[in-house]
Amino acid sequence: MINFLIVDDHDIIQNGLASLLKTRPHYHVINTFSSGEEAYRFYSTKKENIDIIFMDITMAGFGGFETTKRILKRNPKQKILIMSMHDNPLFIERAIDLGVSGYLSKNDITQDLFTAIEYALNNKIFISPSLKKIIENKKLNDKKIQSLTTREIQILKMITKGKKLTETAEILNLSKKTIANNISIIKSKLDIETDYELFALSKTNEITE
Amino acid sequence: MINFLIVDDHDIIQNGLASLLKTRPHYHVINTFSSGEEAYRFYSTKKENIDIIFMDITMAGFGGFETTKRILKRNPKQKILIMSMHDNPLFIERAIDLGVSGYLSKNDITQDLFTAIEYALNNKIFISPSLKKIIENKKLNDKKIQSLTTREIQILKMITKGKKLTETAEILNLSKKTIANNISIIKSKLDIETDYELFALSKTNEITE
DNA sequence: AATGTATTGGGATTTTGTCCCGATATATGA
DNA sequence: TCATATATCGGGACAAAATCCCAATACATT
Repeated sequence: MINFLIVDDHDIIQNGLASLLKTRPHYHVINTFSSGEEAYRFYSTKKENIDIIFMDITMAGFGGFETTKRILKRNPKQKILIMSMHDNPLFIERAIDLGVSGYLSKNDITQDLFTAIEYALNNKIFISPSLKKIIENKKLNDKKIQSLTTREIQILKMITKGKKLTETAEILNLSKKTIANNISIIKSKLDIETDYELFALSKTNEITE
Repeated sequence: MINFLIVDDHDIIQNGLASLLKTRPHYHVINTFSSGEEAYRFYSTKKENIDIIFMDITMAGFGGFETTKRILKRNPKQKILIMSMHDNPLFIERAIDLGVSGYLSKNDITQDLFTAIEYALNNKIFISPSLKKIIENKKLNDKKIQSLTTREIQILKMITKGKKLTETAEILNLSKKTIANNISIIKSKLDIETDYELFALSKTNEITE
């Protein structure tokens, strides 16, 4: 018998996931919650063994990350599978860092669900294949971004926020020349030619703050 | 008694939506399908009255648009509610053009579901509030874009695809000067100052082709 | 024939971008 | 402590791109 909790504030996902799981006779959904608070409260006083927790990220109150963090602090071996609408690499990486057992895109949860559960039960981490590509690409860019100095990153942020070169120079109290030179270097470090590529990269890697 | 069909290739959504609907006693889910083909085949030979069809957009085979088109061709009065992960204004507008009764973002389907059904039954069109804003903004930009001449649009497309000014001039066999002047005019027509804004606008309005 | 709009670019000037180089400052390791 | 590495800041010299104003041509509409 494998026991599940579901934490997701979308009824549709709650119900849908529950009925998917119920198709397997030895799977048992102990409880469903639509907020992290409820889920954590239940978890803290639970009597039963819980094998896997399905967790959404974007919920009101303390969201999926905070809830995950608290649960894992209490029990580092707890298997938690993240489900998210947002195929945002930052979310995925953060979740992995926290120590979750998998990250499922809601887009293809159906295909991945049972595999992810198997992985989790065997102490492996499962990530939806579609998300893996996204992460790989982001990692490549991250490496490039890491070769930027702090000044360069600061300038990159201003530019990709929409600030003009001259404006940026004024704000940072630097010469236009310096800004121009920096931008050139940034582009070459990022293997980028045009402004549009720069904007695109800043989107996916969220250079904004 | 209100009768529903569900067409969505995600089991989770299928199951979840079905159980949400079942919370209302006079609602009845006649059938669920995971492809447009199946759904259309069933619809063509149906005996019962079907009040509302829930339709996903991105499905293998002929997707939600094609299926919707065929069903509405057969019965223009059929109420169809689109559910989509993609809050893409183009999708929404296309769906409305086809004559659907509503467009629900899967993100907030729970809050909107029953309202949307009421609207549909009263021959009104419901669109998730979060999506409405997106559409409004896009319409504004569309108006501005419509003020561009064919040449201007052509140049805009090249630039937002990442082409450099000089490159564009060569491809179109025009002087750099002409391209530069055109870009300036494009920006002023679009009320845009920076490249960054131009980039952002071209994303949301999908100036690419 | 006249008016409107689209298209194309020159002139003049300003802003950005590129590449190379030199001056400081601040580590960091030998 | 001295040497070397890296970061930061900008000038020089051009090249590319953008801005604003204006003029010639073409074509369609009234």
